[in-house]
Amino acid sequence: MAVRLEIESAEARIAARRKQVLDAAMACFRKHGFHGASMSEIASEAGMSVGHIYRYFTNKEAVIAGIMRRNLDDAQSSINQALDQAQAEDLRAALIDCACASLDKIMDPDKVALMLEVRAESARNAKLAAILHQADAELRAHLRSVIARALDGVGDHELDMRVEMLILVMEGLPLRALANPGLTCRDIETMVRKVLAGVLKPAV
Amino acid sequence: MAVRLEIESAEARIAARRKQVLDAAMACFRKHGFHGASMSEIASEAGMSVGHIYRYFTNKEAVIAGIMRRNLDDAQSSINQALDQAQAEDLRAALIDCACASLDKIMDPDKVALMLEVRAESARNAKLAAILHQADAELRAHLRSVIARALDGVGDHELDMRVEMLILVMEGLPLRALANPGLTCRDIETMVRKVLAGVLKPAV
Amino acid sequence: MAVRLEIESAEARIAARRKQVLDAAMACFRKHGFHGASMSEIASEAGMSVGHIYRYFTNKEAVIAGIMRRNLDDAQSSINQALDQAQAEDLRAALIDCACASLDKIMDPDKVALMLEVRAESARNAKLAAILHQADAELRAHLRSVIARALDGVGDHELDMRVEMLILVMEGLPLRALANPGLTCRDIETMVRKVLAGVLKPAV
Amino acid sequence: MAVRLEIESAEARIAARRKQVLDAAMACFRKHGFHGASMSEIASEAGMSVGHIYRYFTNKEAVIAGIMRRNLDDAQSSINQALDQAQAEDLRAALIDCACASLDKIMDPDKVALMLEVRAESARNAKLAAILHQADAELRAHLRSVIARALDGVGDHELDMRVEMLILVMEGLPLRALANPGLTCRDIETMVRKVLAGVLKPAV
DNA sequence: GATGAATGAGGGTTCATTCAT
DNA sequence: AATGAATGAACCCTCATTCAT
Repeated sequence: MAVRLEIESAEARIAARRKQVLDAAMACFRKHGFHGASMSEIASEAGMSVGHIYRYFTNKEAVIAGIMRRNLDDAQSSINQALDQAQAEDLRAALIDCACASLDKIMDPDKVALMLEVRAESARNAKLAAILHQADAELRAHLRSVIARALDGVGDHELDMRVEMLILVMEGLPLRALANPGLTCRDIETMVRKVLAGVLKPAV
Repeated sequence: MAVRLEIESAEARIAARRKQVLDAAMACFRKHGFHGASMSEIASEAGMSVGHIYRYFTNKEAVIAGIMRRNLDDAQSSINQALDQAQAEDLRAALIDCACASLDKIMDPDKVALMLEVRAESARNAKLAAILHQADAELRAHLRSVIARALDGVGDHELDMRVEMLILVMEGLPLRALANPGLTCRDIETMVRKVLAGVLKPAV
Repeated sequence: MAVRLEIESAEARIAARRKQVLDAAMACFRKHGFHGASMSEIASEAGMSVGHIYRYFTNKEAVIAGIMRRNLDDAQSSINQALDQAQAEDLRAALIDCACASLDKIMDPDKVALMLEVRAESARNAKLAAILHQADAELRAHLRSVIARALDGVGDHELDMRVEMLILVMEGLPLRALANPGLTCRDIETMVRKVLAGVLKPAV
Repeated sequence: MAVRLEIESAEARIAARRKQVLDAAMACFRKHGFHGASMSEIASEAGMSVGHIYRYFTNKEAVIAGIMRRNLDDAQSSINQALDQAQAEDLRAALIDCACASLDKIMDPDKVALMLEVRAESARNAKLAAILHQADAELRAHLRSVIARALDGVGDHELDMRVEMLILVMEGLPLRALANPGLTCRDIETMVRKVLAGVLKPAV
């Protein structure tokens, strides 16, 4: 039992250290991008020595991968959380409200920068692409299961398409906000509401 | 006249050299990103010496900016071209067809990678952001003028929103294709047709 | 106490490294000048890697500044030392003797080369000029306080002028030795003695 | 005869071109030093192409050497000119006045920078040192012949020493002005007058 | 005579990574 | 476990020099 506890605490310590590094890396990557942030910058932000990071991550690339996974997981879990709160009665309206409520989080410029970094990197790095694919698949699956309840009688493939459209809009918005600084929050919310109304429209 | 010709050919040579560099840079940036690609890599891809690039571009940043502008201009002009071909009669259907026709171009993985790079970099570099903003504004203006014909009686602001939605979808698609490799071309076209039908729906 | 010792030894190590770099830089600068000497040359002379120098100096300019300050400090302290040894009785003769005794040091071709480098660089670099100005001010102040004792009743401004004259001669000599290789040590000493006799002549 | 003229005009053209380059180089060297000024900068200042400079100077070093020689010659000739104007009656006073009159020229910061550059470079480069030595020898010879008239009955060696002292002061002054920005023009002139009075004092 | 396009070695500097402590 | 000194390859960029025109 003692051994078990030690092992557990050792694992917990490792996990804590990894989290410490990832937190610091996220902050640095947001500020300067994957390539702009240096390992020593991350180390100093994490309050540990440069060399020590290499105990927990083989590479800078591994740190990036770690960030990517966590970033995607965070997005997913925050979506999940929001979705699960949506009450059954008038599920459609609840889903739209929850999408709008999460807009602030989604459009946070820091997060957008990191999201783009992640995508750009994935377009070039197969390992990172795999992570992205998996996280995206999980997100789609969950979204699908939630939406399915609101879209009784909609076919499987059609359901997939609706999910795609929903994600497309939520992911495309930050791109638009970046390219068109004149876009106001009100405009964005209006757009979201309109599109989602279409996406969540029951089968005819 | 001889002088005139010489000047013209000199300018043409400069333009040719710049294009030579930009072509090489584009290839390198696609493969390794803005920061991953080195000037010497670009030089060797362009078939010229490192130092010589600096005759035509003050900076690596200037090369990036050049790529960005050209990339955005290309996108814009290919859109413009497609739009202008859309015939007046049943303009809506023509616009949708033309959007679908340009899907191949838009989804080209190389272009997507570069587009993401552009966006990611713009999120951190004000100079590049300015280029993006201007190109986007021009695109919106043109799109607006074309769509306006198909949407008689739609208010100004509503028109802006429709344009935004249209671009959002066309820009969001590559993101989705990157994240969800299971998405088929047919699916994508179906989605585009459905959303654009909504976006181009006449005012009630 | 252990901590204290560690800190002390850490600081000592840093100081030792800085000295190591400065020694190497001095040798290189003497041979090739501030601009002719490369960081990698300095690194290899110092027996360390290029990158490591940057742990102790932010810049090549910082290395130059370090050399400058040390060079000026050395000159000053060796002057101070000599001056302070001059006994009170017949202070004038003692001062002149001490000036002559330091001639060897002053005329060392290596030091002359470095001194000229320092001056030439200061003529164009405000930061380095500031270092030069401060070191020179300190030197003048000290010289003044010493000479004052030998020149009772000489007015303040006149005292300043005498100090200026004294330094002018001591600094001008190496220039002359450089331009006129026929100048012998004896000649130089004769000149120094004659001029200083004039400079240290009591007020009438 | 025609051939002779052509040759002469060819030589004149070459000389003119060389002067054109040297003028430009002087301006650039003053501004940025020998190493800071680039050949293309010099070329553009000279209003000719980079490659063309190499028709008249084998090297950048050759340009530097050319500048050095001309710089020294200029100094010398301006001194000579001033000296020769000094009238016979009360030659001493005339010499002192003429030294003071040339102070402005001597202390011109641009010239000082170049002079120091020349000296620093000479301390490292034997070829340049040789130029310096010869120019200095000529200067001393001329100065000697002029001063000799004012110092009847002064021994040969003593005459040399006086010349040395005179040059030392005139060359040391700019160094002092550089190191001590508080030094006023009046102070400098006072110093010059006092020292030269001593240097030109007749033999006892 | 004159140009300036072209080269490529070398400049200062940064940074991921290692390893002795 | 933890440090941070140390490395050196690679970065972006400059510039003396050459040569086809």
